[in-house]
Amino acid sequence: MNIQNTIETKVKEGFLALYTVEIPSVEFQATRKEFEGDITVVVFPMLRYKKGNPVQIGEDLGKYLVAHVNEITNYNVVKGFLNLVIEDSVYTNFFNAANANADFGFITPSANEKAVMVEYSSPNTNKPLHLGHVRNNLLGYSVAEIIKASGKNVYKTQIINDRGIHICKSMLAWQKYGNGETPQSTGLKGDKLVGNYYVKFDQEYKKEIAQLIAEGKTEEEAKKEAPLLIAAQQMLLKWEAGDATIVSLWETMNSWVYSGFEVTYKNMGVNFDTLYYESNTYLLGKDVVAQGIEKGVFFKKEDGSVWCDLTEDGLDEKIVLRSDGTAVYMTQDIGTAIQRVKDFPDVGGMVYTVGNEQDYHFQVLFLILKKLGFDWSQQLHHLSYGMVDLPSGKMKSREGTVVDADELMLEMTTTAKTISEELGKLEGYSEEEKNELYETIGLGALKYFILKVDPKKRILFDPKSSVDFQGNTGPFIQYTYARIQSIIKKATFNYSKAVTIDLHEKEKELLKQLELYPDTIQQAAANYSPALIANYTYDLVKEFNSFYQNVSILGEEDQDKKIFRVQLAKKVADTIKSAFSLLGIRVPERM
RNA sequence: GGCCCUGUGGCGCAACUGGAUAGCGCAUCUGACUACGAAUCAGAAGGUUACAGGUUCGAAUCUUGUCAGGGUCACCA
Repeated sequence: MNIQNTIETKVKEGFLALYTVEIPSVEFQATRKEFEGDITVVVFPMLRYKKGNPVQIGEDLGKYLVAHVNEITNYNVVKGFLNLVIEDSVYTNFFNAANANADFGFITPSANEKAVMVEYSSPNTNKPLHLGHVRNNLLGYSVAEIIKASGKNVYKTQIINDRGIHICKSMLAWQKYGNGETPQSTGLKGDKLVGNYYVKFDQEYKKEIAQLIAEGKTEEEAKKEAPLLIAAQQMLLKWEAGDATIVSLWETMNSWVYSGFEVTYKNMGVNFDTLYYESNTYLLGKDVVAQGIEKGVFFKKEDGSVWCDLTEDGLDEKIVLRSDGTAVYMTQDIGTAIQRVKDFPDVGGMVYTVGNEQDYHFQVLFLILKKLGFDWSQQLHHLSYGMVDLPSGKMKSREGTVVDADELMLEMTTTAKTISEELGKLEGYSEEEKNELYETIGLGALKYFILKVDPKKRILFDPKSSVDFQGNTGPFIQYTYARIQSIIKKATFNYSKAVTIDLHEKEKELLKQLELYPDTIQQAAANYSPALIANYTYDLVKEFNSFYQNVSILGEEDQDKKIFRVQLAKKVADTIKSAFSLLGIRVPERM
């Protein structure tokens, strides 16, 4: 039983004893640093149950608690805040328990716990990944790891958008202008090569439009009638009909893209447990729609199209099947969700990592699934995140105004290298070790930069003013980790025994921060927010650095204190490593 | 226009979900390496939380309205 629960029970008990009034709950907060004390009971909410002067009530409760709870050694009241001083042993006991637990903060899922499927990335296979995908991937991966740590089984997945008119555009352009180029013949990454043809299509298409307009067509007519577009549409029809040469071309070009993506994912450090391809799922959902009509969830219009009436829920009518009987995006998403639960029967909920421009889509999707009566529909969450904008505005693949994911990661690594070489602390490291380190630091900076921001907020990314390596950054936290490793290497005596000591003020503060870790993971999981983990880690590191500056570890003469401090430093390092693993950030032994 | 998201020192972010005098980092100014690693630490300066009402012991947080920025309202995905 932790101290807060003990106090809660005793406060209720004391309240009853003092005023013969029951209170349902007690509100706590950490005592602010300018006051004496460790835990604060907020008196104000109690006034609802017992009118009176909050300061007086605080005094009464304070006396009662000191008398009835051994661990409370003193108290003071400021306005309506009752500050309680907690005995050191409470904190050293906590530490000894936490220190014995290698998975401190993590909860292992129980066998019958429902799993969560986290979808992220889900790129189109006609162009390379860019900065927007980077935010998506980092968020999705991290949230998956956090949910896992919070005590649930997780499947990471993505739905690969491998078919459709945009894919045909790249294919067509390659056919017409490619001269048989391959990744091997050009030395280009496959996704880059295919992306070039997507751009090429757009350029040629625009020329055709201009030509048609010069011949007297309106812009709208020209856009619809351009031969290239018509050819692409025909190609899509052939693909759907299973035309052998088209399908073969499609397979070839997609395989180029996949091998390119694989490299990018590997560098980014993300992974997936299972994959879904749109070419396999785009026909799903049609039979569900038929069943939905019978259930009265959907209705058919005169032209044969099928709709869902959501006006009673404050939304519009939404189409779920075209008049020609073909599926739309929504149909497919309904079918895919159902398919996933069939494939993985232990899945009890899903998280969709998709940009906020699709907020409405997911609102509708979840509502339809609810109307169809799936119990897991209550456990669906759209992890919606803000766009990443450049100073020049939105990124547009076709116009080449994107920040490429591979290039960005490379730049970050190069910057890390430059800084490291200036500082020159890596004597004895091999080239290979150095390069790995630069990557750890560079990507750490990038990932932390993106993940520390609340997902809902948009990010303005200026490639010119590079990502920081000082202050509230990934490298700052990595540096603290490396520094602790250096201490541990020098601590050549046996420091394994559990000790109980009188705590230095800085030690106590650090222990309080450490104690917050398990709850922070739960909060981050409940809120789908890696930012909470990032901010927690930063606070922990700041607290440690302050401790480090004020208290000598290896120079301490009292043997038990010295042991405790080494253990404490090591536990902080382990927690940094653990928290950063939830963000997908590695941690260096030296830097 | 309807609906949704965002607005916090010059810039980038926090605020334990309604609690104390709104914290932190960049940038600016002062100090600290013959010290366990200065990618660090200690300090100064910088705010009417976009604006105006409301709810209550108490509001950056909830509510109404206004303003600004973004998104979305396809038989596209």
